[in-house]
Amino acid sequence: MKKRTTLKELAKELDVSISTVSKALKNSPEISQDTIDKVKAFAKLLNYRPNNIALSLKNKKTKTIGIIIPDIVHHFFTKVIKGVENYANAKGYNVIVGLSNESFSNEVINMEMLANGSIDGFIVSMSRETMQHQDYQHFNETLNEGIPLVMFDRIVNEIPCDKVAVDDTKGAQMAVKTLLNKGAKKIALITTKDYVSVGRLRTKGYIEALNANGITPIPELILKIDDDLLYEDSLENLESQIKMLFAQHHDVDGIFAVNELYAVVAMKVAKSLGISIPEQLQVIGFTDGMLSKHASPALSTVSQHGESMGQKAAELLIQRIDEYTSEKPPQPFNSVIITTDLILRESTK
Amino acid sequence: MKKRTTLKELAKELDVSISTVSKALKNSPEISQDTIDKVKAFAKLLNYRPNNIALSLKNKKTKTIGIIIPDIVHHFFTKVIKGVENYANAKGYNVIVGLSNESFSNEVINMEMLANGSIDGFIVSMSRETMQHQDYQHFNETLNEGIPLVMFDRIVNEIPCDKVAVDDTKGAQMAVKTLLNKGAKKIALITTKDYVSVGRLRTKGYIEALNANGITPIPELILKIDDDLLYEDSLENLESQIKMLFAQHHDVDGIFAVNELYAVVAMKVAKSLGISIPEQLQVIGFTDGMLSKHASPALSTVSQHGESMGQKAAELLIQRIDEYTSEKPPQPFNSVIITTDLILRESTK
DNA sequence: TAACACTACTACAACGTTTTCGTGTTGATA
DNA sequence: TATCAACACGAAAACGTTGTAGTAGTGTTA
Repeated sequence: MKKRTTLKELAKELDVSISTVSKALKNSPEISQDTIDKVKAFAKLLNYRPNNIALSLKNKKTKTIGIIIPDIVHHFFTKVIKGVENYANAKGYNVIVGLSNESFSNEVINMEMLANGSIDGFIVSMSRETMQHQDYQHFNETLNEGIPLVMFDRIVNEIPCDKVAVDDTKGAQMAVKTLLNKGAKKIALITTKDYVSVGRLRTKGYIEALNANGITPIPELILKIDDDLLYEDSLENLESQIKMLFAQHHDVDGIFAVNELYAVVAMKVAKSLGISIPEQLQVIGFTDGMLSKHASPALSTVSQHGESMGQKAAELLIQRIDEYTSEKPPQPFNSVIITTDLILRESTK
Repeated sequence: MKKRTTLKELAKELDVSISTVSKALKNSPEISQDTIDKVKAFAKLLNYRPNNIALSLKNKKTKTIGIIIPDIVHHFFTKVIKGVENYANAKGYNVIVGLSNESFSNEVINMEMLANGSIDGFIVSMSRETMQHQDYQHFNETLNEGIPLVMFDRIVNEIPCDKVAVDDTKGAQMAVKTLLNKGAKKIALITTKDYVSVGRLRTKGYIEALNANGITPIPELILKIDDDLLYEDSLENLESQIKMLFAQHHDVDGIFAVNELYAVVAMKVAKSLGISIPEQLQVIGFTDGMLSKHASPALSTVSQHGESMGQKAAELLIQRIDEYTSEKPPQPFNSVIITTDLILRESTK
């Protein structure tokens, strides 16, 4: 088990000073070509590579960014991470991932663990609990300590930072409008509770699209699901609510769901009730993940371009990091909207 | 934009030495209760928190582990990360994620970026290219530098390190045996090219199960898919191959696929051909992801328990890190097998 | 030959900690 | 009243770098 080679060791072996070694490796004009060659050869031989930690300490920057997300077993977040990684790596940054598991305290703990100098900046999507509590102190503290922060997807106005969001409202509008254009008369909505910002915004889009077409939204057609523990359990609850919806309103001929899982479950229930898709019922979801692509019928959905979001978030963050360290005058915060696309597949006519 | 508070600043303000501050914060008996109280109060006031980087440099450990995976937009790997995170966080470690995108050079670059002292150890699942090239030099170099390494899922004997694997062969055997028990007579296999270790092992299980039941495997029933760019394109290729299979062998009544996507696509093709599942055709996949759960019919599948794998990998790695730093006698390498479970759903009788 | 400019190096501080080894006061003991 | 613990604290080295500020030794110039 070899130890890592250091400048000191190289210096001792070559009988020169540490500074000389350091400079030689950097092709400093102060050092003779002779010594440069010798040092480099020896460094290669011993497989020398500079210690990153020492550099971080000296330069006061770690070339690492932290991304805090509510859940990693989730297609959208995974796409975002990919976008962040790609951009960050290209810029020489590493990415350290923290999972809040939708819990406020985990989010705080994770951020504190990283804010001790381990990272140069954060990219964050809030946990559900944080949205409920509306407690954003940890974000503001982080910002006060001079650590830049970029929020994405689950965003809130109270925090003065760069933001990358999806045009949730417009995306939803477009989906519902498309449903209407394709002949749907009575469109139900499956959404989340209102404290989930994206759910609220998509709900808004649904309502606006209906209003714009002279239709008054019917509260009974709006299912607000409490998605605690959604991804493992509580699907039965969702199913039974959808069943009730169909029972009470046989003439529902369109469904817009704020995520792909809700949409797929809705299709499943409909099929079990003998309702044919898209003939009798058209469905559009949100998020273009595995489920949408491979459901049968394949789901028409609103694509959020998660990878672009991640990329943009990383770009904003690194820009901000550069600004902080170069003592440039502070720029106003950006709010970037990533536009959605409607992907039509088999669940619509 | 405040700067981070350091011991030096606290010391100056309180008019004591840096050592005193450091010791006071650690409740050293050398320091009077009076000073301890004063220092702590002031530290709290200025929101002092020790600089992790400085600690890392001093302690020669970063409390960070690196996980290198081929792809993050993938349910299984995502589960593994979750398992790693959970265990690692509980032990005070952070997790830094590197994506190889199935590329050899990316894998090498990523590992080199992190091996410069940024992490205490690696958890790795090889890229497809690495498996093809069979070039494991970067792993061996890492090990030689004294950085522990745990491999999972995509494993190879040539590398002397701890390993966490799935009992691919047994899992496949069990799946095929179950298909046979449930009345299937002619079972096809959809697998990967042989250089993908897990594909090869699962294929082995398929063949063994058939042999054990006195059935001679028919090469034509084994589809070896080249999954370059699988997750975005080249699905048509897969579909057409499956179509051809059905065309040439109308009496195929069982399919075992080495991942859930292949299985779901197979079901889709079958349905389009009017083949009813599970009556005429029974299907079992591998990996219990979103697709399996929400396909229709819901897919029977072999669950790999990705989260347990991640947890175990993290456990082995941290154990090894402790061993390295405590100068204990080296323990032999572990090879842990995580047993699979067969989850029966609607795609089998 | 004294002043000067290069050349090719070395010493040292600094980044923020921890920890070992002092050291100056006390108060008690012989 | 010397001696000696005990107490409470400080100085300095170390982790591995980088960069600034020297500094020998050489050769050129006036």
